[in-house]
Amino acid sequence: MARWAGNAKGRLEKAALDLFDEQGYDRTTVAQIAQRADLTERSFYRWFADKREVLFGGSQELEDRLLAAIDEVPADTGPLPTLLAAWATAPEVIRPREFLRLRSAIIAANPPLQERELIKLASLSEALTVALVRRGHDRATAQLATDLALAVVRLTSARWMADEQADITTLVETSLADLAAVAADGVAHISGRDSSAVSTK
Amino acid sequence: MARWAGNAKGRLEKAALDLFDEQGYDRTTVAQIAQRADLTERSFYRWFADKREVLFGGSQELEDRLLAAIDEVPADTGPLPTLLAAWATAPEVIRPREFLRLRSAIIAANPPLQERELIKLASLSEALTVALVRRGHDRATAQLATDLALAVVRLTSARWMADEQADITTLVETSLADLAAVAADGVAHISGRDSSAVSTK
DNA sequence: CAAGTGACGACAGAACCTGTCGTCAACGAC
DNA sequence: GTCGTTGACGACAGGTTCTGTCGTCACTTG
Repeated sequence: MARWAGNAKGRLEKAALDLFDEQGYDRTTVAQIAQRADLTERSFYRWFADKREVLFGGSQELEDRLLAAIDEVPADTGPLPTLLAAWATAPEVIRPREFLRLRSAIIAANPPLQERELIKLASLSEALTVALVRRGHDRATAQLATDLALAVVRLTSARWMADEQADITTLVETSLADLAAVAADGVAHISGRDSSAVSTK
Repeated sequence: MARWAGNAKGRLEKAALDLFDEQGYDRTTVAQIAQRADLTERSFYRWFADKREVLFGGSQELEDRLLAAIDEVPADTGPLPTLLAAWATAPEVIRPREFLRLRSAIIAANPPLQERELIKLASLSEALTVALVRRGHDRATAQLATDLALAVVRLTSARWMADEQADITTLVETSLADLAAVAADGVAHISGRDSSAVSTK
């Protein structure tokens, strides 16, 4: 075995990604990953909590990056613009594009991996909300701003995938305007409908 | 064994919930659940895809309920009001309150269960979006409306937990107004900031 | 009453994950 | 330089989850 060869975690990550690409996630065993990295199965679990986690090492870095970016936004900025500005500074968190594409394809093909991705996103969402609260916003506003920012990011990403030539800034503005329109429509409907119900209170 | 005793799935659900309550989710094995239900471990997997799924049987019913409720909303209603109106008709999908509280506590204490809950929510979100598209809205608007509706539901639920006396309708209106304010602030910031940037295009 | 169907038990086995312990290299203190 | 400490690793055992397969038994249908 390549004991003491150094960078065990990196070797495991590379071996895992290669094997997932070659034969699929569920057809590769942890034992195979460890073998290709010249380690034992037991050592895999010393570096990763479980088999899925080998694909989600970067999520902590992304969170750190976003939180740092939030700190550099001017203090008088509103919660939603703060989050969107922070997001604009974190384009993919280093990592080669090809790596991200491959990783994304693997995750899309496996429900268990999607589950892990969703909980990572929820964790990130909570961290962003807490960061906004620390900037003086109340909890409800912070959570709403986070939810809206993620909705904008999701829609913008989808539109960018469909048209890679488009200007990101313009796409964000368009998505944001669409979101505001839907929200305004919701409020208009409510305030118009039950002004009587409110008055009975 | 209680072979042919009937309602095997219900017996397994009850046995599982009781055991999770008594000794925690991860300290109860599928073999124990099956034994208490007078069945074998193999039969458990005939009724549930995996150990977690025994806690998420009702999610399909909730989805069906919401989709049916959407169909009964007047056709000229906007996307966000449609979803909120549908949600108002699905108060907990039958099930005794105590059952839901216990289930919720079990899930909150176990990350793997939270993962499953999140993917169920994502699946529900997708179904709602598709339903809106079928009503004539475009995909982007439908997805935004779904995201906003879920944000409103989440915030409203939190506020209702904190004050069970409050009127639900009023809480929804308040949350919706807050959301609109955050969204409007985001748009104002953008349109005010880069009117120059837009003009350069 | 014969054939089909579905729920179930029994058994085997792969893969995931954990606990435990001994070994070996690196590093600092003396 | 030796010695104790620390951390990465191998080796081994074992529990749990989940799947494949097959035979059995009750119910249903013609």
